Amino acid sequence: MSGARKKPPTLAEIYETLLNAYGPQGWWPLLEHNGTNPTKTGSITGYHPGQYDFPKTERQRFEICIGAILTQNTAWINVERALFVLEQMDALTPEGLGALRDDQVRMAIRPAGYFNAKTRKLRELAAFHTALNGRVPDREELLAVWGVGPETADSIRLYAYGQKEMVVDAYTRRILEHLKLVQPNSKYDDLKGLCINGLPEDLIVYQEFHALLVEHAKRCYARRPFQDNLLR
DNA sequence: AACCAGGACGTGA
DNA sequence: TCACGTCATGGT
Repeated sequence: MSGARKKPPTLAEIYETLLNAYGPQGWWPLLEHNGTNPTKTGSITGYHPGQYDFPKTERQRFEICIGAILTQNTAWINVERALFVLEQMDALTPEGLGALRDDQVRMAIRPAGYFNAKTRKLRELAAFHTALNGRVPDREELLAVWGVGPETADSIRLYAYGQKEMVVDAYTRRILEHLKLVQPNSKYDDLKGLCINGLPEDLIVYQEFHALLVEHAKRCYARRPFQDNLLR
């Protein structure tokens, strides 16, 4: 029937549908699984689908933390470029990063935009990471770091430290609003709570759910008017 | 050629 | 609390 509109799917149904459509994503993307200087948009070469034992090293853990900062309001392809340069400069560790001058960091992360602010954010993050001394940070202390907001804190917790922390981002909001599962202007914690309540409390589910929403949004929510033939 | 991209912070009501 | 301006490069 034309014009007929199904009831909005539940979060569990969204997860099932997206997983079935796109398969496991394998986040967080890592340079190790990328290899070359990234030039193409939509590159998913950094993913490691089906493998959930990442990060395998402290270096990878810190790379994820840096990526979480650099990707703030920024396309991932440009973050990859910045990460690639940092790697070439051996700056994907707190020590390596600390050995660079501000102007060197600015140049390295230039493709990721906001290079002045993000240089400071990386400094703050590196200091925090070092002070942690291997301990898993809780959410509150991450939020206390300058430059780390709710999404960045949750991303670091979920993907760098393997904690069951639900991540909400602009894509999550856009999709859930479009499906009328939340009102416009909902707060971060409201969206987060909705996702938590609608999904099994499972690390892999949390990691895949967010990654799947990003993949789906890149395909169907890139430009308005949004046309989501998969979920509605 | 606007518009958008896996936000967060500072400011003034 | 909250709306708004700011930060900046690169793709479409």
